[in-house]
Amino acid sequence: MVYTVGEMAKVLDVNTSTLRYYDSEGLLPYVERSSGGMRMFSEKDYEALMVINCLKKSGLTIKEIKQFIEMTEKGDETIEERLKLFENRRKAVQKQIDELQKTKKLLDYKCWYYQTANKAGSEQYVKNISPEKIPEEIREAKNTLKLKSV
Amino acid sequence: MVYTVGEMAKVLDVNTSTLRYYDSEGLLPYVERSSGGMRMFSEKDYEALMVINCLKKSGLTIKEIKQFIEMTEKGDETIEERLKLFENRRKAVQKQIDELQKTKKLLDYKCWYYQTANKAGSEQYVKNISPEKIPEEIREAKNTLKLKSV
DNA sequence: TATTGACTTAAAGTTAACTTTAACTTGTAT
DNA sequence: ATACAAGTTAAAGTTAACTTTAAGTCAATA
Repeated sequence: MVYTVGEMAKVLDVNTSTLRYYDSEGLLPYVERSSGGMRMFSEKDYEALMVINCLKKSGLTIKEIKQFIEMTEKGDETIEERLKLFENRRKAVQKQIDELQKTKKLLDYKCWYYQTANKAGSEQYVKNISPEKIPEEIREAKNTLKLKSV
Repeated sequence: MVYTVGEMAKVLDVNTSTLRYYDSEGLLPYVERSSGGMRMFSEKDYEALMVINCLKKSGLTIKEIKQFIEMTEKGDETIEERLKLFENRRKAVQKQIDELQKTKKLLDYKCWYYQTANKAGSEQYVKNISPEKIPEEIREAKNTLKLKSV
């Protein structure tokens, strides 16, 4: 199964120009060309793009991804280096998840805050609530974040 | 307790210019000034910056955060709107977390892949492993992602 | 075979979120 | 009183990751 740039772009839900940009940046060294010069994406290119996307989501820049692609081109001598890269990316993603979970805690608090304000019809009402009347898990979030008046 | 722009920047671990930029974009309407024109950040401004940071991490742009600040300035009539905003942000953050967990699955697979290649000394070895010899949870990740050759 | 939609490259343009610079003022420590 | 670190504004500069444009070529269909 081969894909044109337009077909591949549709599958991945990106702009065709994004794929050409990746190619021009050296991220897609294995994409073949038709006799007329058109890109022909294979199943392997699709899978490479999945990995590129994964590395991007993990926080790597295009340049850093290019360096990874260059490692794969060097073959077995870079296996350990690549292993370390992926282990670091895994750590980085776990960190991102932890950060987002903290962010969510504050959002939980804010949702409770505005739900309560909404029921009472005034923000002042929530601000005046005595701490012991705030639900346990909400109070906890508030304290963790050291919020007093927000 | 009041802070100069430099002190506040240190506490939040950001550049002073970032705080001035936020101010110039209308994100900090409550920051007072000394008689000489210097910004004096209060505890409330610190907490507002925590919320700004939270909204930023949830995926809002500076412009969108400004709109939220404008809502708070309008008072009680915008409580419901603000409640909806925070509920949407909470959903968005949960979505981000889910996405990152998928990303992590692929990284788990890649770590296993390169650990195995590293032990064997060759990538070809891992590519040739028959599916039933791949650990259950790793195989699962691989199939979910429809990877064959990566 | 002619049309037309999808492809090609190179180069310029876009956007958000800062960051830097320049010229000047404030406030604190000796 | 004076030095000087830290503050002020307005405006220009930076960066990454695309996206658009222009001018032309390829390939599938009527």
